[in-house]
Amino acid sequence: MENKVTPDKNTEMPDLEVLFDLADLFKVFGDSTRIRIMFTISDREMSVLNIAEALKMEQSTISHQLRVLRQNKLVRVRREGKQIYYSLDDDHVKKIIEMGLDHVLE
Amino acid sequence: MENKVTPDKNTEMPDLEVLFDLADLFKVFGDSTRIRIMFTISDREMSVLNIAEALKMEQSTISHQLRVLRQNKLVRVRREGKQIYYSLDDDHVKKIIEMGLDHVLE
DNA sequence: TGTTCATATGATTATGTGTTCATATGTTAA
DNA sequence: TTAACATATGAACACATAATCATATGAACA
Repeated sequence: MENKVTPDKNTEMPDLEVLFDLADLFKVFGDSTRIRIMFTISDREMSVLNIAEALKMEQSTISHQLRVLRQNKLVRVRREGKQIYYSLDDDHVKKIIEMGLDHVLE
Repeated sequence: MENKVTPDKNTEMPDLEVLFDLADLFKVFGDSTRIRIMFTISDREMSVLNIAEALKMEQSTISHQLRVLRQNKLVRVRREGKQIYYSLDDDHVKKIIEMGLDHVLE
């Protein structure tokens, strides 16, 4: 059983700076447009325009949000000719979303 | 090995409403004051004043943020006389934070 | 080179949000 | 009851942020 009380393993408070980084990370997940983008590219990489079309949103809006995702290393970028393809950076990202989904759906 | 490509298990996009709820949930984690509160009460329940003292912040500020945590069912509340004790609602919360920490610390 | 297409970026605007101050609510004990 | 204490709440303000429009950058190809 995993859910028994564990008084030993006391979660020590990380440095303030780490806590700020942590909040900043979750802030990125805290926007529905970015969440939708992440779902959209979770299976396969997609170009900016394709994402915009899939979500029926402005190319500019998507581009702005992709930048946020990029800056936080949540997406991977690959250029091929004129288009730039985005995909999720690693399984980490998926796992964070899944954890959140669990909470929301329960 | 876990990290091989799995083209079958395509993460289906949940309903828009769920995605909004998901973003809203992460929004709650996206504030350093709330993150610090959650760390503060992760080991043991604490009263509002104690939390405020621990974080050297106004009682009012803590109270406002505790309300947000309450509304999102992330904390548990117990009254004992004049004081009200807060603790994390379940291990879920801890796990979400830990996932985030993993990403931040890597 | 000039044109077209895909993406990125800057400025603006509207909206959301965290903190503070002042005060209200509610509990305990005299 | 009243006083003292703990917590919650409302209003105000300062600040952050997402979407939009217009435009810039950069690649491909005639």
